[in-house]
Amino acid sequence: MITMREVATLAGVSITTVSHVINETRSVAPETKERVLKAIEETGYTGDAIARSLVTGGTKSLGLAVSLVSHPYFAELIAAIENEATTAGYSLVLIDTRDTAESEQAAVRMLRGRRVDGLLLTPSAGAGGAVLPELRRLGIPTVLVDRLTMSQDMDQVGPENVQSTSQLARHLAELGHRRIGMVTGQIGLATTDERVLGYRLGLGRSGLQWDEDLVSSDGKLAPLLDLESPPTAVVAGDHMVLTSVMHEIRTRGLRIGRDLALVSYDEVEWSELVEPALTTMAQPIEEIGRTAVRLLLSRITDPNRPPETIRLAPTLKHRQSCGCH
Amino acid sequence: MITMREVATLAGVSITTVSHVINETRSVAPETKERVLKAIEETGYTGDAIARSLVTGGTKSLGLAVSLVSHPYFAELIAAIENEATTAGYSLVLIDTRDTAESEQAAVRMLRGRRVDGLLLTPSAGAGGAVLPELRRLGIPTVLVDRLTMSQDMDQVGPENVQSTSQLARHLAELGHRRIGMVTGQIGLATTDERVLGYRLGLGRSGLQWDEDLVSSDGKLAPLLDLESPPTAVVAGDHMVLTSVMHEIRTRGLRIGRDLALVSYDEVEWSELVEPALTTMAQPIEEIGRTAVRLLLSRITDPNRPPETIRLAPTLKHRQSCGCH
DNA sequence: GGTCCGGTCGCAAGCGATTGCGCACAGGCG
DNA sequence: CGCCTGTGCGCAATCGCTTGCGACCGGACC
Repeated sequence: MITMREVATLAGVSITTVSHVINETRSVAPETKERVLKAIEETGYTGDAIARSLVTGGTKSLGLAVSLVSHPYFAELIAAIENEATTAGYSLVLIDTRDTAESEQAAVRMLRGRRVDGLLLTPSAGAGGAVLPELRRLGIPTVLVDRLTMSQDMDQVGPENVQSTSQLARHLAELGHRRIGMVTGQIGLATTDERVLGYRLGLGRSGLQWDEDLVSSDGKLAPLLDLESPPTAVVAGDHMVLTSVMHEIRTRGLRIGRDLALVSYDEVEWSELVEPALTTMAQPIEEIGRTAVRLLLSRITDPNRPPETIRLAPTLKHRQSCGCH
Repeated sequence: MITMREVATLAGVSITTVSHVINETRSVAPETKERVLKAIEETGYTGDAIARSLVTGGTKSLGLAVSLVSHPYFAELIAAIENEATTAGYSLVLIDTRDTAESEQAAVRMLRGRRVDGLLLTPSAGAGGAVLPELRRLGIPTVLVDRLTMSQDMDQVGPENVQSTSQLARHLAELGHRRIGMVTGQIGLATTDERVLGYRLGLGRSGLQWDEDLVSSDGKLAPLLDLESPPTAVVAGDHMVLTSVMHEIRTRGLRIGRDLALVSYDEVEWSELVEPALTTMAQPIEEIGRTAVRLLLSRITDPNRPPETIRLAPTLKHRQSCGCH
């Protein structure tokens, strides 16, 4: 490995000067600077982030602890985060929380050990119990992404779930549906809870009764369809649920939009490739990712800033699966 | 931050002993060990990977430089890689190569600076020119993933493209199609080139002529459809191309499987959700990821092992878009 | 009783960078 | 000609940990 010492020797200066040239942290005579730069060039010196971190305390890296199961949605989110982080000169350490409290704990510990400057986390259902308090106690700059907590004592960025889901439900009601079902995502996640809430809200605003039987929380549509008086319209709680629901519909040979109206949270790349095209609520993923990183960086800079909760509005992609033309 | 020194003080021993207890690198009296362990527990000591790395030389981390645009395919690949790496006690530093030679160069440099123990890379079209030689010269343990190079002087893992694409083309030919087109992925990528080769091979084996006009290399189906005598069947070169092709088909109101037979490389989550269901060639993504990490770890252990090239066979998901029932 | 030896542990030298402090030299001023 | 002020640079401590070397101690053996 090329060290600063070798560069210094080659340039005929001390490592102090080399360091200052590299970091531009004190003025160096133009001619000296030139020599150092040339020496760096010749040796192909890259610097040692490890050694630097040891003394500066910072690592210029962010930990990204997400649940990798979220599939395509996740891919976009990561891409957005990576982009913003790289632009700001930070690198990303990625780790899967596997959506269990223990893995999540381990993941965060590992990230701490790696001395990341900050943490982006999609908290698991059990995070509120162990991980979050620990992070708060240790004062580790953290931003919650996508899934938010009710307590507003941490920075967090995610989609606005209540109003948007309400909007989906109301749209179905306005089309005349009286029995509107919902297939929810994983129970316990803030995201799911909020969307269920939004669904109820939407029903209420439309003057409809909330009927417990019309909500399926295991991600399956079948139970609803098997009801004595099944729903005529359904809201899918997220992307994963949507594919499951679509499969069930296909298996039963139902015609979407006619036999059963369907709207879903989360836009998918195949929304317009199925017949009829899907009406979805598209999350501003890109923006969520960008905002999360910015929030984190600003927290790193100013640890005492009061925590912010940012909700970004999704946009309705109105197509035909709801029964409209 | 809790340091080893604090733990040592609390336990009434030297940091040397604490270190040895933690790493189990020399025998320590049971009673002493007990005290140290307790002190670690009490302080919540996590260790400092940075400091450790500085002295040991290794970082227990792998660099993952991929092109994040590859979307869902990419998500699965990363998940597989992350899983295997974490299991082996390594963490992942993720960075986007943006599929340009310069970004890729920068990404790799940055990873080098971070002192990752090894590198997983999906080489861009221009990688052979700059990045790969540099990596080879510096002797940095590297494994190429997904996109392979012709020269077999580096470890690499990817799908078998030629035979499998040939199989797709032949299947169409066996169904009676005489004019079989192909919409390819990005030209210049090894993956694309190999699949085109496979397509030609398939045609040849089926006694069909290779017709340049029947190959569209800008990812669009339209040019083929606008031909005087358009193809009656089409092979989509990858996942991205597939969605583009599907959109075009949908726009034109063509009936897949009847007006135009369609087969595609890459399995997608919505293969069975469109009508008719898609016949695809599914890559063993999970296995590719796992194998890549294993190969990398073994290279880190033994830098002098001769390079290996591993091709994993994809599996045909035979459905109805090809015209079969 | 002296020597040897196995079992336990601590000292201190790094790893490669950053950075406070201080020295050397030169020019300007009285 | 002495003094002061800048400018340009180097010395050495430090970050938290690993590890070669050696100190110390009690029991076994001759």
